[in-house]
Amino acid sequence: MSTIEKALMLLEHFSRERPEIGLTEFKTRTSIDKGTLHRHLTALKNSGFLEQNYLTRAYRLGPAVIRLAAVRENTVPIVKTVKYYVDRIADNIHELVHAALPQKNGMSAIYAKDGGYHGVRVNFDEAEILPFHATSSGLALLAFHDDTLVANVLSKKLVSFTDSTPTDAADIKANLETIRTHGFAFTDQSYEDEVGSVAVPFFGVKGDAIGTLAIAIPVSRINKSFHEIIIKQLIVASTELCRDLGGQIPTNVATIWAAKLEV
Amino acid sequence: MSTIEKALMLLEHFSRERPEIGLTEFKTRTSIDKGTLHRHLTALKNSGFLEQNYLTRAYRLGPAVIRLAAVRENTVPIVKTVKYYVDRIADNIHELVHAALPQKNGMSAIYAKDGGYHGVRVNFDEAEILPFHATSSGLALLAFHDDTLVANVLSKKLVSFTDSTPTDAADIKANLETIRTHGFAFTDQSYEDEVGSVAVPFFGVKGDAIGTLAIAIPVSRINKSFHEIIIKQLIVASTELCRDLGGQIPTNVATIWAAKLEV
DNA sequence: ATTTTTGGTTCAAATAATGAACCGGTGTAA
DNA sequence: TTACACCGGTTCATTATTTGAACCAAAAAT
Repeated sequence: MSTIEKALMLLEHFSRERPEIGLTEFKTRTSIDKGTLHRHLTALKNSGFLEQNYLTRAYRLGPAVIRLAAVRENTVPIVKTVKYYVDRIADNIHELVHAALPQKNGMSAIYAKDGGYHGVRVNFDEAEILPFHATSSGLALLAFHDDTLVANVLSKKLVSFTDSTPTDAADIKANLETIRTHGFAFTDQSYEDEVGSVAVPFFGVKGDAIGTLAIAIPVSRINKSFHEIIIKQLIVASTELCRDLGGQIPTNVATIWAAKLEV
Repeated sequence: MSTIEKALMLLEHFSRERPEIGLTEFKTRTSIDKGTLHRHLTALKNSGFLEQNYLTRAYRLGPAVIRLAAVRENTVPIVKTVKYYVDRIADNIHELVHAALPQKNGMSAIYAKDGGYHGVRVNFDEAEILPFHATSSGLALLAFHDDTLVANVLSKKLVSFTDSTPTDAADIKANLETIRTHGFAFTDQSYEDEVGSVAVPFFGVKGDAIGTLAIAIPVSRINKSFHEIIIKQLIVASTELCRDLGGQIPTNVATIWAAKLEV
């Protein structure tokens, strides 16, 4: 792996829960030599990707990322486009809806909206990394993305989050096959207790999954008819979203989805 | 310079005007070897910082920056905080107001609002890089930032944008001294013809300038009393902004500003 | 007062970056 | 049809950078 990639991997450690990381904490988290770490962090700092807390000397993300995100959103306005559909679904079904994009180690929510109707709400953090194997977003993406990503994810240790988290690679592979035939993914308390979720992918120009639309619901509120409604909403939204983004829905998926909507 | 910094410098070439850049175009823009370039671009792509246009093979910014910006904004909510004050000033004076943060080669606007009152509006691009030496934002930051940045900026070639762009290092140094005694910076058509601008810095915990609030106005609308009003607005907003961000206004600046407000 | 922990630095050894030449595909003009 | 130019991408010997164990100084913790 190139030095560049090694350095950029350091940025993956920052999150809402861990916004500042010191040199020694980095060392324990990565088992990279302290000297090397310091040089990499300094390089990232010089480039504006990190800055240091003046008092604690801990590192946090720097202002360069703000500009880049603005340019990116101007180039490919995914966030803005996705927002419209997430809001619409949330208004219709009054549950927590989110859209996520794949990152290296999982899905990252780029926008979320709580329907705001029910009292019990699913706790949800933007900028949190949602593991591929334990969330409907992750599974929906894996199922319709290229196989190298699947192989890559399954080759690593599959962390368990609840009693229901699937950690067997073969089980997951079989599940991905099911997801492909159904056209959507769902999970039952595999990431968080008492929370189920449903997700559909949306597609890029090559017909590859580039992101997902998903809904998280307390299991107590899930039943068959509601499930049906949710899936229809997601399918319709994803179809329109693909159109907006210039993406192409693979013909087999389009067929499956069309059948789902007719029921 | 480290390989990491060299690679990250490539990201600076992306902007609203140039959202996609091909390998050969990068070569002409940077005079880095094609082989090296390709390896760097591939590393950035593998890390999610770039992605490739499927058809043209040109590179554009990738999804990783979106997540990072979300985490950054969650850590240091500058954009959100700044928005309030920019909106307020824009509503009061009905001119184009913006806030900017320093990047490597100039200031980058993070939020802007047009007052929307007058017919003639200044053209303004978010995510554009505003050169330090030719804009009031840039000069306001230089004047209250550490001297190494000033030396760095003045050591490079000072590009001319209009007939009034200052390109002499000594002139600029003298101007920075003036800015320090006045507590604000202004320019007269030094970046764009027919446009003048006024800017004040805002400060971080160390009392160093970490960004600027600025106003751009068609020169035809500038007069002495309006100038006074603008400066007062900017000073008040910056003072409150520093409080919100936990920043510290250097005592000498605080004194100058207090005097300005009493007039 | 002493030990531990922190961020940060050094320099010879190990490794990765570099770049001139090369490859193959595409579009284009003779 | 052929020839040429231009594109993105690859190769591999040379070269320069990265690496990491040991070290340093300062700040916390004991």
